[in-house]
Amino acid sequence: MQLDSSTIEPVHTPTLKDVAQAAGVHAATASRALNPATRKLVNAETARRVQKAAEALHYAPNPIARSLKTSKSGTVGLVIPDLTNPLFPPIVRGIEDVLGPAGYSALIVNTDNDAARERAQVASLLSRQVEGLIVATAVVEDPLLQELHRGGTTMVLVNRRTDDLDVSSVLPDDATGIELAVRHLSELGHRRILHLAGPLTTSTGTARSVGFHASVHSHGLDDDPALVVPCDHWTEDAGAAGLRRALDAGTKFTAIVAGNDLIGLGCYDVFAERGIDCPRDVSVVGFNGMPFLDKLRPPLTTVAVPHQRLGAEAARMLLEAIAEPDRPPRSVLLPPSLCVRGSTARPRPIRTRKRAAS
Amino acid sequence: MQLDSSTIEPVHTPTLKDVAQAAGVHAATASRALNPATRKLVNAETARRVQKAAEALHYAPNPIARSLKTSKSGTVGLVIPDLTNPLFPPIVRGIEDVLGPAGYSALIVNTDNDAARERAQVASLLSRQVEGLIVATAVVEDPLLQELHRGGTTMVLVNRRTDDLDVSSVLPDDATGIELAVRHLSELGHRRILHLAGPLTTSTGTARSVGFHASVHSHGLDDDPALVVPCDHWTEDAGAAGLRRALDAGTKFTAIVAGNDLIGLGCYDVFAERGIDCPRDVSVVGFNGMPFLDKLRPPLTTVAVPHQRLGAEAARMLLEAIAEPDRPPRSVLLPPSLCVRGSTARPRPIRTRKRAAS
DNA sequence: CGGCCGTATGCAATCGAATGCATCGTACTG
DNA sequence: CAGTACGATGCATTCGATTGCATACGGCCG
Repeated sequence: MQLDSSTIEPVHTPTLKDVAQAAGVHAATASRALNPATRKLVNAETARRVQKAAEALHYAPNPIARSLKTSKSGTVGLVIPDLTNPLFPPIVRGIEDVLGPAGYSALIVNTDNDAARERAQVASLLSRQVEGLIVATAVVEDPLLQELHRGGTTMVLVNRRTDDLDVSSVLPDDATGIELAVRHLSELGHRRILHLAGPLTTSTGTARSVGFHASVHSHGLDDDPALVVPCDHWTEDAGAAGLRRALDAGTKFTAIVAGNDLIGLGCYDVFAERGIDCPRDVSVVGFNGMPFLDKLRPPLTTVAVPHQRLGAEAARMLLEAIAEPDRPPRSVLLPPSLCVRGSTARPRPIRTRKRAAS
Repeated sequence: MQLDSSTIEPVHTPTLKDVAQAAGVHAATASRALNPATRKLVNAETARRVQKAAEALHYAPNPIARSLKTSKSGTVGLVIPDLTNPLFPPIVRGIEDVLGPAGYSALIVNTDNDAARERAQVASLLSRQVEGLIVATAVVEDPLLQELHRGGTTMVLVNRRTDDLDVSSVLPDDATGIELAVRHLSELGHRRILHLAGPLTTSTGTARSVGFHASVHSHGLDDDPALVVPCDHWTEDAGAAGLRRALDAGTKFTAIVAGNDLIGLGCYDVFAERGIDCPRDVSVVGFNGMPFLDKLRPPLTTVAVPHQRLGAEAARMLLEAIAEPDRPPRSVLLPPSLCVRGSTARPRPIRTRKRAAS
């Protein structure tokens, strides 16, 4: 328990020069000895000595100095709409799990779906010398991404893509996911299914919409234009508003395929409002598989997307693109899976009468 | 629509020297002109000229070069257990909302509650020259934090604190929150309340536990040691396990105060398992106010904590500490509020018989 | 009219690591 | 044995911005 008597001096972090001095060599030699890529340039014995010295001094290279010289910052930018949307944390986790071991870190910005804010945030990332961007905010028509691409920014789109831009992307297989949902409902006996589509300004919105049409067709279900209602945002409120619109217009249906889970949750609010019993009166399927859906009233059937893998894959692709800038862009679709819970059931037989009446 | 005929050269990002040249001054002068703190050293007219030039060239200072010289990285580290825990995204949002406008960015790491991983992650943050740390993983006995503190690392604890360490912190007022919960249940008529405490290795776990005792006392409720069951983790599984233990031990109670929402959710699983009707048989109160609790079956009554404000406040304090390292540490408690929903109700009259019988 | 002062600016070193080039010594080859 | 080639290491510059110090110039006072 005796006090440490070492002098209290500011713990001068050791620099490469200190290591070199300790090992009795020049800083340049130390640098080469420590860098696996250049290690073969120095005598094995010397290299060992330098490494020993580095270890003894607890030397850690200053990434800032290194960045300045190599113009590689070891950071990538992560552009998401809003971290508090439960969709994104798993994606971020997946990204960080890949980036970390590779020696990279992620700088995260939230755009709040505001184009101006997004522009400013991206500018700030770029000024911080990120080596690439992972973008989760792409919209179908995205001038910002076009500019960045022209400017040569390395990037990968995740979760959503943009039209007319030859950039790598990692997306859920929306068409397959919707097909899973529609088939499930069709097998339960539903024939009139309402699709509360996400914003058609996003690729996921359109892809799921298109997938919905295709599936409705292939299963021979009622194909009524009134059965597709686009929502303005991927939110509960927008979902609720969309459903109210459909109900108020008198559209008849026995099941809902929601553009995503939040839109599906919005339906729950309307059910409560209007005394609709789910799944007795109406079935609902969500999309994404966000957490705690199994605790809902009723537990929400959903199309589960492997978000963490989405993020991990995007990070891997970005690292590839950084390492080999000339590699052609690549797009991968990750398969979703249907997760059946309590919000879907057979339609009430009564409904068949209504169809005759309409 | 004519093509831009400018030569296609790699967009050489303009440097300070370029700006200086354009303005006909030396780089040093340009630097001073652009920096508000040193601007008064240069002729107003010259300064204007430099600023014009900078703007014309779209000059943006290279933060890496600046960091190297000033040894300020403009980044802070954010140490959290797991971003996919819904508790943390709002905190992170709050932090970033404060950091961004101040010109700082956050580097986020996930520790998965693994001490070794945490150590490695923190080391990586430090090697990246973060100027400070916001730590959400503190435990009561935390050697890592003690080391860091001794080493002079600037930091702020958020959500949890650690014992015997004079470091700033921003916490929810756990005692008040628990008091809100207990009072609510007491007013409904509950007399035997089970507390499923979080891990007592965390300050929140103990603070809520202590608060629980105090409140039970002050309301004159049954104070049975069997009515406090600590859970190993802040998770659904641990909560479920804790409740099963209490049930299996034959402990009688009509209400549960869960250490947090996830522990509360774990109770729902056990209710389903054992055919317990909430709130008819047992009431539950959660803690934190995570999203979508209102969609549960039944909607979970909870003590809502202003997490985004927690994060924002922590970020503000960290920036202060960075700016004035000698400022004494400060701790703030943010008041939670009770959010009453469907998981709490009057106890069944039958219960009163049981009390007589016990 | 000379010295001094303050203002405005330039010069050069610095932060720490990476790297092209020069240098030195040794060993091998013809 | 001379010449060369190569392995190992040192030297010096570079990345871009910041900053202490030196310098130049103009005006003012004694």
